[in-house]
Amino acid sequence: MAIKVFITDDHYMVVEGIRSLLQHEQNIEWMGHATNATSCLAYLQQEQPDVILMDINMPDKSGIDLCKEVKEKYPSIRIIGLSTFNQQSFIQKMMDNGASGYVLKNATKEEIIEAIETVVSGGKFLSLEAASTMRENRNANIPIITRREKEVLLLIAEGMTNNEIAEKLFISSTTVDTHRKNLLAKFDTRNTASLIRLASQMQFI
Amino acid sequence: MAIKVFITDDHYMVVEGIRSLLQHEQNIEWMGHATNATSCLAYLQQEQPDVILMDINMPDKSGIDLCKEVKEKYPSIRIIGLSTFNQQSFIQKMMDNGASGYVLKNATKEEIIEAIETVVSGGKFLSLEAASTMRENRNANIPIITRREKEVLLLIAEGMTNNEIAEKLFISSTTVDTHRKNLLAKFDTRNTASLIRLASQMQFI
DNA sequence: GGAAAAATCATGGAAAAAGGGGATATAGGC
DNA sequence: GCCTATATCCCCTTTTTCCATGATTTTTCC
Repeated sequence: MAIKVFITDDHYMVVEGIRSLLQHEQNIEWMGHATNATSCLAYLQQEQPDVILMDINMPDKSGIDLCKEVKEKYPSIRIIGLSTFNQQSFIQKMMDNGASGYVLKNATKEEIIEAIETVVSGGKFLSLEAASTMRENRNANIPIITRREKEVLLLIAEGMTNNEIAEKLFISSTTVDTHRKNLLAKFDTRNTASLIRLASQMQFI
Repeated sequence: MAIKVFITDDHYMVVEGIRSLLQHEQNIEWMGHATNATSCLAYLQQEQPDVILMDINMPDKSGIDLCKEVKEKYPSIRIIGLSTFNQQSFIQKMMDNGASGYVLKNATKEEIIEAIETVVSGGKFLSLEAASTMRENRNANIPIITRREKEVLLLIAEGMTNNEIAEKLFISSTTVDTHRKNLLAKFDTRNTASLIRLASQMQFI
């Protein structure tokens, strides 16, 4: 029986590209596509594919959240993350949320088909490049920050001083200072500049 | 006579998608594709298309630089920028470097064809969304920074202090301070935190 | 060759952040 | 009820950045 494949990606060209790549495959059945998270969920209420190829960026919701939601409602559906970026933080989050694979948009036809077949048979699949990024950055892990720390981090990024942040949050500036020190420690940075750069790269900001 | 179209994009799926979209068009001739800047330039030495669809992100060179280079060598070729991002800074830079149009990767078949036809007849074409972004951000313009300022900016982002940067670049720390002040002024920011955030968002870092 | 832009250097003072100590209160999980 | 994580608060010192104001030398471009 052919593997039922559905795709959720807001980039029309990518959808068209994958459709064109897979349309002549005997053991793959093209189920259609959605261009946003909402219509993806709506489709799943009617029919369930075996595999969803899912972009990590969608207009209404991040693929990371959508992935979690789909896996909660339909645990048997395999999800393969699809992204332009070979960025460890995204890959990690997708896998944490139940994705079975991750391929980059520069993947070849063979790689996509292999990914689909692998996840259907219960395995995990990472693009060659994605896999090596994971290895490289295994130690460069993403810090876990608290709600308050994130709040302070955003205000720092907006250019506010400790005193201004303190006023805004109705707390003492020494408290803000403490949060700031904890942020520096968690991100393993020496000063504001590298803190903001890292936080920005890791999508905290 | 059919319009000769070439595409330079490192994302195989996008190339495949556009090929699939354009292959049945009567007045468009598919010339092929390159997956990086180097092979694009190599191809152009052999043959020149009328239009190049060019990704703004390439492994070896940014589309922004490649665009400039191609226009210098082959002024008659029209270039259409191709990007996932609807980011004003990219669009602006592509247009400054001689691009005739800019379409997002979620564009429809009709939009792409219209873009190609428009630029061939000498016009400019911006995706609907790209155009509105340009209008929105007309005032939020990207600062023009010098080579040295960019160098200093990157070192600041890495967490180095003025003294460390001074040592590294063999200049006085007061000079670094001056560059720093100019950066703050150009980005219209009050401190390092917002400078780095903005520079990061605008892809300087 | 001359104008403009970029890069260099400087002084002095105010403001802010970084680094190193602590301490208390409170909520949630086991 | 105890432990841990989180959030709150404080002091002191040193380092770094920010601000104002100025000037000289090199590059770049027309």
